[in-house]
Amino acid sequence: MNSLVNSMGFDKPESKTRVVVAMSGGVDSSVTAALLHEQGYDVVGVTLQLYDHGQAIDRKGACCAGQDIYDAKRVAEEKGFPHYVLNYEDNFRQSVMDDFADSYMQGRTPIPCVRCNQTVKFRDLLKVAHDLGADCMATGHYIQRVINPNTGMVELHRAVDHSKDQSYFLFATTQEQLDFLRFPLGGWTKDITREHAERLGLLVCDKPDSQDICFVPNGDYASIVKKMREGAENSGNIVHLDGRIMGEHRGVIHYTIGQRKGLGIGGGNNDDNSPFYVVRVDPTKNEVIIGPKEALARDIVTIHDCNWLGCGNLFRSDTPTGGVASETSKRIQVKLRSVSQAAPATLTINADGTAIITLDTPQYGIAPGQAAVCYEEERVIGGGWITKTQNSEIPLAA
RNA sequence: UGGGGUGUAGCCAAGCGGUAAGGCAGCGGUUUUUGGUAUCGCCAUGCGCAGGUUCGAAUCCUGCCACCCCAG
Repeated sequence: MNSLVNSMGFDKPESKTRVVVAMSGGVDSSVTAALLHEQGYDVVGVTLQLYDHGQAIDRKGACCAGQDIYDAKRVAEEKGFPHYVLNYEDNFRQSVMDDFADSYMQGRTPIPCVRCNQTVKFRDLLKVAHDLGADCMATGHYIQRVINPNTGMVELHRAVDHSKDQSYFLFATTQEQLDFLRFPLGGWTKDITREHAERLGLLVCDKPDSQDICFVPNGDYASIVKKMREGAENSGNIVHLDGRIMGEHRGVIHYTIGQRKGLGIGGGNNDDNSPFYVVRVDPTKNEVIIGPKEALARDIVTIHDCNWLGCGNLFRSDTPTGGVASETSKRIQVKLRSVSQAAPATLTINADGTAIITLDTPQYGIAPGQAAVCYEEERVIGGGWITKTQNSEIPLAA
């Protein structure tokens, strides 16, 4: 190890190392920026204005609008490093909000946070960082960038604090982006971050953790989709798998696979009064299909738009002559939702860029539009967007 | 109109003389940088209505009402 290499991995003094920090106005990114500045780096804070000021001004725990932009700016001013606010409203609307609305209209369940990381933050903001002459860009994400001592390759690993780990939201980070990114908080717990926020005297140290979708007030995502898309609340039938019409829904955007609450269907509709769950959403027929919990069990998941971190070649044993990638399988752990244990599975990457994940044991409520993120122990090896789920026991079921 | 059956929360439903189970739905909290799941809590001074018997009635008796089924 070269003793001259600084904590960002550069063979030069901190003061000569320019780090652009993506600042949301929250505790984590504020600590990241202030800490790097304290360590002597040439810190430049950048905050993106992502959506309308007015509607978000009183929201606590949001990011990137109104008060949060002001908070980020004040942290930078107090610490004495430059800070820029970039208006990305159009960009954000195109890359994140449109996809969000379209997904719900098509009966899928989007993850805007991943889209945002994938586009606005790690594609567009990263370019800005390059343009500003930065050596790297740092964020306040709880995730680790690890250099493999054997291969020398940069890897993405889960945060030390699994309860705060954000790897699920960052699976689409490319190898190229990862080379340029830094995540100083990945080895910490939230408590440590807050201690540093207090020690550094940051005014944001008591801000609550963000939750919910940042551009959706009060958790009412449907109201946003309704504003953005005609016919979002066209009512239709709630239909049981056996064909019975069980009720009326308020627009398919209100429902997601695996959902139990909000169906409004009372007792007496089956033998044991067990609850109903959304099994499928059919936007063309404008129907929400429901059934018992068992009908949700799925163990085969198809994903597309995959991103594989540095180990795509591990699966591709290209034939010496044809050069066509053949299918090979690999044991992995997979997360099909942000809050859940990674489950054992087998991953098969296809030549066409899709992949199949076969779970050892079925899971309930896997929804198209969500992400499947694959791990090898602590390492994030990538993932993709869920397009289709099946049950190997019932091959013909949708 | 005869004969039979049933009336307990928004829905399904237990209870069979001792002071109203459970489930579904709903509402609220927890969890959570997506949605959902999960989990915890709340949810009938009252059992179709009116009398009666009893120390005590959703439970027994009487009358009335409503709905369902079978006859016509």
